[in-house]
Amino acid sequence: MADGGNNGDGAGWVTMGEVAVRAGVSPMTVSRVLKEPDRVRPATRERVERAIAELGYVPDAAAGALASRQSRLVAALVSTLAGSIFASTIAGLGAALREAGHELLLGTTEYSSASEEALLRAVLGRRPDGLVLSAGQHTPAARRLLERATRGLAVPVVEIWQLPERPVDMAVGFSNFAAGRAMTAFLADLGYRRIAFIGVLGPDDFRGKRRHAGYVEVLAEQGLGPPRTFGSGGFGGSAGAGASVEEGAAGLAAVLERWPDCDAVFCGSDPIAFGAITEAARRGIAVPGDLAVAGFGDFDYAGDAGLALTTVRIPGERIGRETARLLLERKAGRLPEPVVVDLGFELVRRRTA
Amino acid sequence: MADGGNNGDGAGWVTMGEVAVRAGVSPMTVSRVLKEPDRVRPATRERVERAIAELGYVPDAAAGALASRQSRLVAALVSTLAGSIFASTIAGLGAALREAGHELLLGTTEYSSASEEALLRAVLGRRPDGLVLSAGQHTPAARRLLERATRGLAVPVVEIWQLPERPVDMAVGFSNFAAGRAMTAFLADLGYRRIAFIGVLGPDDFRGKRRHAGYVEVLAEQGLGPPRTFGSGGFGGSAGAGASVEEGAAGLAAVLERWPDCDAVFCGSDPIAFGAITEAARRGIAVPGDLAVAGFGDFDYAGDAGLALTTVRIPGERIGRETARLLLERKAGRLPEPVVVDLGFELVRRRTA
DNA sequence: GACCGTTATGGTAGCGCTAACATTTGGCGC
DNA sequence: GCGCCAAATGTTAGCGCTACCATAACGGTC
Repeated sequence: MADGGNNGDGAGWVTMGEVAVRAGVSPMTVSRVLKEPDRVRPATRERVERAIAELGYVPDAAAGALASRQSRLVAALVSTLAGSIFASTIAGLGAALREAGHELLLGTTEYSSASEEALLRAVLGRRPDGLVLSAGQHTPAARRLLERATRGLAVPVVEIWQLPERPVDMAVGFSNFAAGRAMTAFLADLGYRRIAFIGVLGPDDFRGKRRHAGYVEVLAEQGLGPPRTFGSGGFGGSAGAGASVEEGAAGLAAVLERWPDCDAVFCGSDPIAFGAITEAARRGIAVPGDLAVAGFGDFDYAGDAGLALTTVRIPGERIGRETARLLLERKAGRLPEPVVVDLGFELVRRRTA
Repeated sequence: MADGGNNGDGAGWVTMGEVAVRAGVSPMTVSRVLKEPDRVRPATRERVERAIAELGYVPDAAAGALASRQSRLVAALVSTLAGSIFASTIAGLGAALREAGHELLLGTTEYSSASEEALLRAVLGRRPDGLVLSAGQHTPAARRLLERATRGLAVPVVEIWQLPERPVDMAVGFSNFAAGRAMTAFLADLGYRRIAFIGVLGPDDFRGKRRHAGYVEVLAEQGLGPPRTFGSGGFGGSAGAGASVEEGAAGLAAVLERWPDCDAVFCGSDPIAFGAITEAARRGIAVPGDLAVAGFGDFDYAGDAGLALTTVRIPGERIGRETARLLLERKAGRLPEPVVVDLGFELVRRRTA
């Protein structure tokens, strides 16, 4: 048998071969101790485990991936980490994945759809065992890459934070439309009659538009007059929160100028609601006395000790964990069918409406 | 020449061999087109590029890593993504890395130091070309792994958001001590004399403790009496922001009970300041009229349209980009020495102090 | 003790790529 | 045209691991 690897140069990682030599077994047995311990006799296993510990051996995942044809890597592509919209989902996804021996490869597009293809190529180069997508839109080139990965090859894809009518593969999220409806109906039930909507309704924000559509529908159903919508065309609902706060303040100003009789505002996101509340305070408008404000997302600062914002809570972390579960199930060969999981949402009434 | 790879099964990725066959060159030439295009004659290069495009070839990074012994992966281990403390740093790091053809592998410990070793093992298994660490503390086992990776092997490490006296390798951040001093001195200059501190001073929060130390020192220097510190022992300064807000509210209540004459509060983080301001509002205490409040971090909601919080701004994204630069420089063989980069901070005066 | 069916272990080959060297090609001076 | 040097391309040999199959060891049966 060879010497087990890179002796001498001192700067290399310990290899499985070296562990094998030390334990007096073949590399194959070391591999089995790592992956199927039950198939190795306890005495042998202990010897190998001791060698692993003594040498500080850490298996090379790239080599393992090459040989086994599975990377144990799941790539998540989100528009941004800022604003903590996806942060809990990513955290849940990562934790659940790690428990199952997989790793999370994170890519953020930061709204540059030009770089989306580059990101996707880079990520596909790692041959991920699964793909998690938050964006709805893709460039044609990116779309083609995705197609190839999903159809021709067997890379499972999960779209999150929405329930597309025609999912690429699987989806975990909630109905933004239903959530928009629910909050609007809730405000109406509370007796508010002149409900405005402030949101970001730019071309990228598929989700925000769905929420707005829900708002519009309830207004029509309940005869609450035409929509009073202020929508900027900026970045998606997950835009840098700072920008959203500005928009909320500016949005409320615009709304009050155009419809001074408003008694409630439904904001497309919590940061927007925060900006609106700040602007209201600046103008001496009492919330909820003169004006009710509702948000969307139940972000970190919305709680009772802070804003006390009435909002819609999204089970962000559960979306992450469920996504991981789906991916793992699919990989294990169970769950051959595409699935769409609706995790719902929750109305949280606090003090602003 | 062989057939170039996995013909027939239809479910595999295109390999370099297949591209080579299509372009009528050897695999090596394809490899060169990808990595050193200048060393390939333009005519040949174009042929290869066309073949790549037609086949939708995406190189297998794991195989490349194995052969070249560089993974082009940088692992970042942060305590959490929540609260958006590190979000901008991670975003900047990821963007800068991607521009240089590297990828970001993200690991969050979520405060479970028990799982820290597992995380580190998983991450080291990918043979990262660099390691970015946000935490100060490590378990003994994790520390040993780190040692081995850093010393024996040549994995560069960058510690961020602080300037350790004895860095493991490199560091990019700012002096939390100096920042604590600066804000306290700033409040003193403004005429506040009875300045309290609310923060999380648990065992993990090295950074928060440094800020507090700066506060204490300025108080002593300027004869402002003994520190009026309320410190909970909870999670680190980057804990879930929701929890921090609660702490800020509870903290202010505790401070006012013990030292009713306070005229200013320096909060160890912006979420804490937010909670404190909310609590002040609840009690009818005018900010900054009756009580000045300062935060730390300049988080997304601190701006003028929102809280208008006086705070300390940390160049989060620049920390990320600078970290990437250091890692890449080191990898390129330049920059053989350990470096500590102080990116400083900035006092932002808004309306709460 | 020869037989068998397990169960435990080892040998061989190769995953897709690239470093290092070998070879070919092309351009140019004389 | 020949020789020569550089540039362009090809060949060989693994990187560290795991799938697959072969062999060896074991424990019981008659």
